[in-house]
Amino acid sequence: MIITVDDIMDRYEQVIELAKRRGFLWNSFELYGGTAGFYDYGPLGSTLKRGIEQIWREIYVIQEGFMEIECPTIGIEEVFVASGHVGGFSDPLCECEQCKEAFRADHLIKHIMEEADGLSNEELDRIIEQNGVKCPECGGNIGNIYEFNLMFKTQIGPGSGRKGYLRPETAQGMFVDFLKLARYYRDKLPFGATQIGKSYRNEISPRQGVIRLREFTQAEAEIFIDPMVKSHPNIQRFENTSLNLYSDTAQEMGRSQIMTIREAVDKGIIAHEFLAYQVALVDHFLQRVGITADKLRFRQHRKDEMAHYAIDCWDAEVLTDRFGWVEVVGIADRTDYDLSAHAKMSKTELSIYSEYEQPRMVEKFVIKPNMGKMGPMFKDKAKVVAEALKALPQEAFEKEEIKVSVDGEDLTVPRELVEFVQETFKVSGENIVPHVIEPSFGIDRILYSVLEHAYDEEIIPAKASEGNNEDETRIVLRFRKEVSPIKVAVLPLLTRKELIEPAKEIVARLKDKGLMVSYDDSGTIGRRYRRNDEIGTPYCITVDYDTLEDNTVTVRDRDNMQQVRVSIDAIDDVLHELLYKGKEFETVGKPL
RNA sequence: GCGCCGAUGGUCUAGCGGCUAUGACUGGGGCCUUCCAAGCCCUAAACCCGGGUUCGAAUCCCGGUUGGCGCACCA
Repeated sequence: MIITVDDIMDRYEQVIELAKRRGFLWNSFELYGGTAGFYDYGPLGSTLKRGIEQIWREIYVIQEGFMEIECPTIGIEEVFVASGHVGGFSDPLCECEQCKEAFRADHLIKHIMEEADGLSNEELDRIIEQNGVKCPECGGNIGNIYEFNLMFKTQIGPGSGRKGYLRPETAQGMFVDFLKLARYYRDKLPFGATQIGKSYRNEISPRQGVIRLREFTQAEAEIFIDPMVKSHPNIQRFENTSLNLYSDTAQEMGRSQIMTIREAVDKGIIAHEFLAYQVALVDHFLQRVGITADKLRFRQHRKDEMAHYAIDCWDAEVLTDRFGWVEVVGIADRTDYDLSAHAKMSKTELSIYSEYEQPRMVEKFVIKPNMGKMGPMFKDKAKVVAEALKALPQEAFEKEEIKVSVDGEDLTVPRELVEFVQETFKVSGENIVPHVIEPSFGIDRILYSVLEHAYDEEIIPAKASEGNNEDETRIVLRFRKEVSPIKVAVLPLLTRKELIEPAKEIVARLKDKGLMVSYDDSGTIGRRYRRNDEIGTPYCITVDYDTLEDNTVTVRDRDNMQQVRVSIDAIDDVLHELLYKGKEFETVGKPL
């Protein structure tokens, strides 16, 4: 029996070990002992991350047309008061002194006070003490209340400057810039904006490596749509796409179902077509960066876990070896919650004028005081009397005499001084507050998932001819070529000047084409192939003595170790077709 | 934040109060080598931090940091 690393390490450990060793991920500040919740992306890690982000941009920014913006990572207090983060993110906690169970203080006194939200910690302490509130678990005494706030607080400017917070999500920037974005998009719904950047949450106890960080990268799109139009013009693109849906009812049954987008919309499982399109788009993105299809599902938020303002919310979840299903993307219909909240806070109308397809004719009861007669009768009061008349309800005009009260004075207006008619108006549109569809991506979690799903160990049987009977393990990161940090390695077969020189020429040529290319002449060729397998380099080019004869090189495929012979003159075209055009490996040259 | 368990070169590891700290792999330099971690020579590299106990601490004790797991938290 062969003992592989599988037997002693779980997949997470193997992946993280490789990631640290090869320069994908490093613990931050390790020189000083490290700090939980922070990771550095090493040379290969940040290249991989950029590749993933680039695909995201291609889909969301270029294809969907949601332009990218960049807002400060520090936000002022008002923004997060409006968003609910200041209130909702700062809960008063207290612990039982006996069993150490932690509770939210305001929850403990719910039965005493209905409205516990607005109370200060001192008041909460006092209420708990006066009412003799005990630990609901073990009956022990409740310790003093402390505040925990998941937002990092900072100060803007010197002294007692303005309060600021590191943003806990990138989304708010798009909401705050809503009017400017609307103008950029020339006041037409739907439109969207995106942002890729760092967000910060001061997690109480971050664990699980890169799955839960204190500083992390989000990619978010905020798509503003007409609340009355939740269809999607391009839905036919995904209609027949089958997704692994774990809906509210499916969760009750404990089993997800494979279903087409069309079916999910028709059966009302996904709230509406526009959201369904976004769910399918997330699926498209995740598979393109290399998430394994059968380790991906979309889980609907249960009614009780959904934010109160959301209509429907789906999480893309990825199956990982150690952590089980991990949420990597959330897709929510947040309705007009965010825009309305910011409108209220800023006292600015955040709406958009939406023109109807057809102008609508609206009937209205209109009061027209005859000012020519009102003037002589009411003199300087004529104007206020007229205003008062206009404010009266329709019934007031059904009587013989019309009574109005102006400045505490009751006046009687003869009927003939007022005309009232049903008039028909043309209304061509109205101000509406758009609804927001928000797909929100945790890039770090996606990157980890990509690493784990790409990780593979292959047993290479021992070669009897060489006398060793030890099987060996080949570790390969089977990245999608598009995301591989290094696209191609150029290797002289032997460390000899006459092979090194042409190899370096090839490196220079490929660099000119903008390819991320590496050069390696240390150790035997087999060792160098394995090194490149381990970091997921899709192709290796080897320069040998035949190269000097006929100007060809071998190209080796990472996944199956096969080789073809290709002319040097064609090498950049061949690589381009292999990497980006999906060309079959066997067709690009003569197999060896 | 609480509880339990761990921490030795880049990685894995030996060590059980008496070292100049073991070994392998990896890395670097060289020799050799005509395609999948071969061989030979040379070389670099570690006891998480701080206190204590002791003649003497990688080893025992305490505190911290950090990693894993469980509880809580995850808007």
